[in-house]
Amino acid sequence: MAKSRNEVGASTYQRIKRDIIFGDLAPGSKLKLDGLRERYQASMSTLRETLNRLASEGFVDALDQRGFFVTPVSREDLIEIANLRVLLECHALRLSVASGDTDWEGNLVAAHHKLHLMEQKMLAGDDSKKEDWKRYDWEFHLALIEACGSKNLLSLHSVLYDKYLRYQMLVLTYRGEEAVKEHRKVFEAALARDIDTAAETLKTHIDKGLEHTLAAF
Amino acid sequence: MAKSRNEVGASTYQRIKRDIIFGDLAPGSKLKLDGLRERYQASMSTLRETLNRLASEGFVDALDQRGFFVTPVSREDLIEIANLRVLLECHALRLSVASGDTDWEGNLVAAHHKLHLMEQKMLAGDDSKKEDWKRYDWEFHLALIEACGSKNLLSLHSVLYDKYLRYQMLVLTYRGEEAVKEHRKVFEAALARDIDTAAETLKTHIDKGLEHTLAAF
DNA sequence: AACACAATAATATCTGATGTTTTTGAATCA
DNA sequence: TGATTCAAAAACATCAGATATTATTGTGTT
Repeated sequence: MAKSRNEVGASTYQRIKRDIIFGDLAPGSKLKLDGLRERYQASMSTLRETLNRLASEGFVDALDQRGFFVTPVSREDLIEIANLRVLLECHALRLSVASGDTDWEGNLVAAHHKLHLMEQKMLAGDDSKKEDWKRYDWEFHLALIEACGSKNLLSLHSVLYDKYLRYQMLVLTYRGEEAVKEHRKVFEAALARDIDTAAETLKTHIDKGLEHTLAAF
Repeated sequence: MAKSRNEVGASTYQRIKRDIIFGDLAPGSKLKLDGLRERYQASMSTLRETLNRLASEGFVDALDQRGFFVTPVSREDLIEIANLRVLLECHALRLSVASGDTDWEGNLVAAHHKLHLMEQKMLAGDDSKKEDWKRYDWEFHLALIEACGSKNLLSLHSVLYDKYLRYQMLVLTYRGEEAVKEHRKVFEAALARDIDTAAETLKTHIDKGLEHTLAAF
């Protein structure tokens, strides 16, 4: 009766995390263990392991003897997250552009191309594929910094990206044309190995995103 | 029979983390659940929750269907950790020095004083209180950046500090006189609100520590 | 409206059971 | 000897259920 192969644990983790990021589990809401048991078809043990992991990443708050809550959102937190993303992602981008090889370039071209296609659809009004867009945006930003040479840095960045993404998903509005241009500019500067322009444009990209998200918050 | 109040969970977490940082649980070693059950007097449920948390922080590796291992150490990882610490801690220091108030100053003076006393003992040959020294060093570095205004930044830094500390504990040797001087220089620059000097000295402090640790690795 | 207090619900922990996967160790074969 | 195979043993991931403790809720009283 007991499924193994870490199926339950891994999938529960991913689904809960996804539901938090996409707002299906509202910020601040209580995560009752019995409720989660039904919703995710997992046992209490597995759920508590998952929630502990998410708590340590900062997506869930664990209050002593009062259980688990989806981490609340706030303007200050959003600002902190965006600033940290600028700090880490720009730093990683500089390292990556400085030492990326041919494979890195190829992967980056592919990622930007796919993102660009998706952005055209979004601009044309197809708002249905938020989840796909998220994936392409993520893959592009990852491709930019992937050659930074620091697994630890990539891992920290990944968590920050997801936290930032939750705020973007909360406000629901797409920034559009402007963001597309910024993506292209970072992309071209990175390919041209123009480190300063790439890093500055990336900073602008994140800062503008922050403004946009803050305005709608 | 079942203790509650989150006593078991919290204490188990702290003890295992401490044992990893201080090398009582060797890098790469297997964390057998039955063994841990005896050693830490906790049930499998609690242990798995704890290990998941530590895995997500990077102190433990969770291998699918093969259990938990103390995260291995490597030169590359040490270098990455040190570089990230420089990036985050110097950034935080700049923010903190720029906006620290009187309480911040007072706390910093106290932290440096206590650290200095402990350093004198260490220099005099009393090598027995590594754990105390660790606490005072931590409190000093925390006091420096505590006014940075970003909880997220402080939280990321705390994990990095502990990871870096494990490497320091592994090589067992104290850098001595030189580190004491660097501490004092950062301290004085911070109090004088000389942001650039403070940040540069802190960078030197961490870089020198890295060299020292790498040499003995 | 504020308070006390019992009833209810939820949590943290532990034990023990089950099916799977990994590891071990011995026997076999090249 | 060294490599291979395969069954036994060990360890893991998951689940269900029990207990003690703590939080929440609702009701009645002042």
